[in-house]
Amino acid sequence: MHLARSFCFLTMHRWDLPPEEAIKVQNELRSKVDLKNRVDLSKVRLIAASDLAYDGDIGYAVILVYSYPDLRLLEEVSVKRRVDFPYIPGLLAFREMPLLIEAADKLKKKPDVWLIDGAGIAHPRRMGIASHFGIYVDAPTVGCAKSHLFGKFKEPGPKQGDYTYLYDKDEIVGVVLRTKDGVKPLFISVGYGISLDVAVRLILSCCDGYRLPKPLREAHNVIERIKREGDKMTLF
DNA sequence: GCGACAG
DNA sequence: ATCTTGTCGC
Repeated sequence: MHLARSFCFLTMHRWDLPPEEAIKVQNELRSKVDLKNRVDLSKVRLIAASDLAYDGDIGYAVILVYSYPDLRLLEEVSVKRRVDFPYIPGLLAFREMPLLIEAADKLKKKPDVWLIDGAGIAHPRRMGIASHFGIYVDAPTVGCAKSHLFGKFKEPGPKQGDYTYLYDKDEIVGVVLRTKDGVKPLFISVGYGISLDVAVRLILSCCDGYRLPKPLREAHNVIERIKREGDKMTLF
């Protein structure tokens, strides 16, 4: 893991780029997204999810690793670090990935699939944070956004499991998925190394009666607590 | 030119 | 994401 991080820091790119340069990087990374399905749901044993929270320019990130499909918490890592890149629609990875990378580096277990808050290829340049992070860790990722960023769609039916497709022109870039009866849908897209239908089945199998898949739900709860007790943590 | 715009 | 009171509904 440490070797992997050093390797990636040398080969990827810097994160403190001006927006115009960041967009160029995204366009260059576009060809590196693995769209082959590497995930056999019956072989998934470890599933990870992350979430971030902010206190001014201080950011916190947590990664939780769960067993699958029974969804028992197996590992938790968190980091605290100053964040300078602002939130810019389409450039979320440049704000959040340094935190995610640092947290991922502390992980002892190697997740089979990652659930990432935000978009995958349902992005203007097909390079949402889930895809960007997938390239970095070279592991399957699913983009799981709570609201819309990119793509045309029709509202899905009201029942749990109802869905419609997200389109860019004639191309399907994601699914608008009703994960719970009568609540706002989730915007699911392939991040890296997984097919859209497997991603959707995976998400649904993690939403035990709630709108958000359990790992993301609990990552959110944990990061809120960590931020409240942020004094007791050391900066990186 | 006018909206839309993950977290 | 964060700010931030009351309020509608199961």
